[in-house]
Amino acid sequence: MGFEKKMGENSRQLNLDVGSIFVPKTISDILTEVSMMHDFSKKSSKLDFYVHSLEEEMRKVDAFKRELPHCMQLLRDAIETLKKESLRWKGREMGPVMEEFIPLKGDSEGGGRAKLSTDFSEKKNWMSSVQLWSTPVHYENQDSVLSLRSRHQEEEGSGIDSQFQGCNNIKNSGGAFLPFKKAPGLSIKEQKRDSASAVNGGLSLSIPVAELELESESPDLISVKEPSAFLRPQLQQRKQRRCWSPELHKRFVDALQHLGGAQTATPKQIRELMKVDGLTNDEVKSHLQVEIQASHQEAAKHIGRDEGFLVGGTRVAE
DNA sequence: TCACGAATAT
DNA sequence: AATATTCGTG
Repeated sequence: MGFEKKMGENSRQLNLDVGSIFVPKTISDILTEVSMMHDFSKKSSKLDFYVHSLEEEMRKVDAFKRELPHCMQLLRDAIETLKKESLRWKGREMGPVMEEFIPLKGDSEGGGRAKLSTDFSEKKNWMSSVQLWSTPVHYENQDSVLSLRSRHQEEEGSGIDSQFQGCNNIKNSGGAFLPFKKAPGLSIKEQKRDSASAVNGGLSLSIPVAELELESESPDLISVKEPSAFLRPQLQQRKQRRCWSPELHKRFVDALQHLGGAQTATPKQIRELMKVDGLTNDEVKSHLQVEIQASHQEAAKHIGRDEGFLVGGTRVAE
């Protein structure tokens, strides 16, 4: 697993996906921002918002905790820091407008310096987009998220991009914490077909029964009509494609979860847990393989792809 | 022989 | 893109 190595000690930033926009922020930025809020009563709710966002990310990353142990740790630390800070402001009344200086944890370290210089221009954008994500994000509503994103991209391309200066990494970071893709095979069409042919307690293995016996007649008889059989007599006919209906896939995922993730689960265990009649180890194995690949890809997104792992986002450590 | 994961084929 | 098959290993 190359991921742990890639994670390395260099990855110190995580993307904070608040709604459809990636906001490059460091924990220090957040603390600074909150320290500048005059309304004390809102400080902790702001912090809670960040905590909530990060917790949501953590839930997503959790699926890859094996590949991204460091990532998890960073998130934990960040959440803890913000929670503590939030606690400090809990219950305080809105006080006189006394600017309070909060010593920032990572402020004295060199790591953040270069970045901070650009942060002020970024802050404006980030402020202007607050409205977008102060409302809960409904991840299932992919369309609106996507259209939001593309609208911004259009604006970017059409010259209003001064507004987006300094946010290039928004573009580049391409979805590190995007909501997971909808599981394949959930189209209405498929659901219809599935429910139509649903048997076996809602599960549909969807293997057409026809043609299963094609080769059954006298294997020793080499027929000219059956050139493929002649050319490769000992190769078995290709199996019917297993159709992984949504229901079937759900069972699969449940089994995976029960077994502790795609990394630890073994095809046989999964098949046994799924308790689906006629499902073979190989089929599960095959399915598991794409699952693992997907999780690797997903995990890879959580690691900075940019050189030096500066993916822009929340600096949660160092 | 079997189960497995990775690579490759369809 | 999704599934099946092959291949090398333990």
